[in-house]
Amino acid sequence: MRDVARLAGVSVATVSTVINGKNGVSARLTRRVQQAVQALNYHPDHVARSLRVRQTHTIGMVMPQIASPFFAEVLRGAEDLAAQQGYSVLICNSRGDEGQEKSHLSTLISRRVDGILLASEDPHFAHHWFAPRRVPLVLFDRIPGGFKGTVVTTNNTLASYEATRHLISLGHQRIGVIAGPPDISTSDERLEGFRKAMSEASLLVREEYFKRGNYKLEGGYQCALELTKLALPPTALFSFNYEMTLGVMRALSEAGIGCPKQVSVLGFDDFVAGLDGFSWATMFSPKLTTVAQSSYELGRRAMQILLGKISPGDGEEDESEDGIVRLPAELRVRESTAPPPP
Amino acid sequence: MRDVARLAGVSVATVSTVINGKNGVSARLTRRVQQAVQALNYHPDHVARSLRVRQTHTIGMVMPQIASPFFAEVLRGAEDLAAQQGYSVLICNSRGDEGQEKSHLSTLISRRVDGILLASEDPHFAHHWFAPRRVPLVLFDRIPGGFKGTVVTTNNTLASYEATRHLISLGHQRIGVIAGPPDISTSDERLEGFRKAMSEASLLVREEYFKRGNYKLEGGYQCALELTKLALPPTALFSFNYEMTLGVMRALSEAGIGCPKQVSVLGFDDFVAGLDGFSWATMFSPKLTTVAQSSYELGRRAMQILLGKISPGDGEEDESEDGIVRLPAELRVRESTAPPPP
DNA sequence: CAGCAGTTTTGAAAGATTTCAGAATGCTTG
DNA sequence: CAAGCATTCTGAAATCTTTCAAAACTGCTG
Repeated sequence: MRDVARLAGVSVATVSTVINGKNGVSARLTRRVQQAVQALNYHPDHVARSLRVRQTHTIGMVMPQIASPFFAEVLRGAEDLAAQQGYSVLICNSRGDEGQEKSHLSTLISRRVDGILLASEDPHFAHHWFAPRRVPLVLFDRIPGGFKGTVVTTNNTLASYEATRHLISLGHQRIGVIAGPPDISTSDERLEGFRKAMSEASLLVREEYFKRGNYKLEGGYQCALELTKLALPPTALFSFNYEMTLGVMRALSEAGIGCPKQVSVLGFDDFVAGLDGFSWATMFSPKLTTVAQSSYELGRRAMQILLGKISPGDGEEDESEDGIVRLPAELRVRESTAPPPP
Repeated sequence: MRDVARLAGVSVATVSTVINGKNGVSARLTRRVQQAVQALNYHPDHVARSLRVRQTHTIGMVMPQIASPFFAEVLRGAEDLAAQQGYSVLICNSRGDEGQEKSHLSTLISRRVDGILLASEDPHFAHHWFAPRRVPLVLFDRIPGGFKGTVVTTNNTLASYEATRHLISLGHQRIGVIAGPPDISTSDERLEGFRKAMSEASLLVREEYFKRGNYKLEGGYQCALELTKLALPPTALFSFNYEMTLGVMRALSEAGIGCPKQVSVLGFDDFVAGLDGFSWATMFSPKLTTVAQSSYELGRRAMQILLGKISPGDGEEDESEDGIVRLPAELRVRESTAPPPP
């Protein structure tokens, strides 16, 4: 920058004002400075700038699974908006490990990010650990117990309720559930919706029809296997996330159980990564009935709210209230659900 | 930091050495400083540090598609290694737009990242634009024409050659190709491998069997539709990337054409995002025969080489030679390829 | 042409760290 | 106990910007 100033025959202060597009510098000098910038191929030092103005125009985003279609879409939504507003995003994969999550948060704080987007793996999110630092924070997807801040997530209870009603309306009474780990809010809420629909229909949920997977393919596979081996197996399977649904399908296909003829399958999360809205679920055979979360929108909204917190008065005022924002999900009925066998 | 120093009754220089774990400070003071750090909940300012030491411990990564399974896996591989080595990664989605790519590169340079990982959309990659800045750079996936630096990619020619041979060995002679855009090296190389295998088998590639898609689902769909409508349609379809393969399957299913009974399908890119190595391709019906790139490994290697360039002598010496690193791909024969109908 | 009100331009401080030359301290040795 | 030598500690400079008070300039008015 000093070089630019020298070449243009002005002070660095002038160069600074020109670069930041502030007015108050004559057209003549402006041009000279710009030429010098070109000539020297000068790129302003964002680091020094950040130090001085105390903001980095950087958002940290940490999530438990970086390459899962759901999270990849959330990331895309968030990144899109951020880039549009001149922010960059620092991506951190916590790999579902609480320790790594904390260490990532710690480095993000050291890096003085302007805000953090977090899908916390920690059910008892250490609000007290985090609170002292004044970094704007928006959670997404999961709601840690006792957290009182902003979080944007899917309306899981409702979505699950509607999905269950779909199964019931087809005539299913013995519905097997493959839930996620306890204390992860998404799983708890989906369970709640399921229970509500069942009890409204005066159906009881049997203990042996209730399984907990680990939100991974392996878990879905195991649970489905166990469920189908019961003396009186369920006529429908409701799986609480995308990975587990794949496990379920695999288990059924290996066991030679027809879907939807013998058993219906309904899964959470549609399969849309990178496909301009086209869904993979239609490519399966049978095409899967799923609950589609608006993952892209979820990322975008979370980012929008976060940016709103960072620079208030910049539009989106209304969003900045603390609380839980719930995005609707959509039940996409396709071929994997049908009336139970007689 | 000044506060910490004051509380511990030492100079900031001492605090600095303690924090950086350098030796040369007595055990007594070390402890006092650490206590002060705890007491004040002090996190060192990475920004100021970066300014002073002239490195940010940040890697910029720009790619044309952030949520596509292939790129998501590459990202995961790269991030894994980076995190492990204490680097953070700034993610940029160029959305396949040359202008956005350039603007992202520009901000990465301003942000003084220590290195850049790039899958360039620009076939005539502006090496001269980039060269003057001394930022270590490693390309991945695509090789822009005339680029002379390090790039890590799949051995596309060989992979495509072997895939084609598989089709030929099944007895196919009329093979339709759905290639990517011209000048994108991955597409060109895959085409080369295909041509080689064909000519070795003394099969000629007819003009009307050769189509160019845009590497998107829509393109694969269109091309497949056109190919199947020919008077004498191909007995096998070879699609050059993942998205287009989905389009192909969709077209076939809509047209009611049986696979592999009437036409065999072979696609590039396996479907493994976030699934611990389990492949979606097995979930389709029929299960897809694919060429599986080692996407995770590709990201990891690219990052490894980049970090090697950044701090030489830190192991991985051998990698740092400029040139093209080619990772092997694996042909996974499943159910979508079979001998042609008689 | 002095005085004045704007408008441009600049010099220097500040931001949080690292680095390094040198000051201070403690210990050994002759 | 003075000298010499390690070892520990510190003060100040340097990194690249932005900011702001003040200086310099411009054009007008009386």
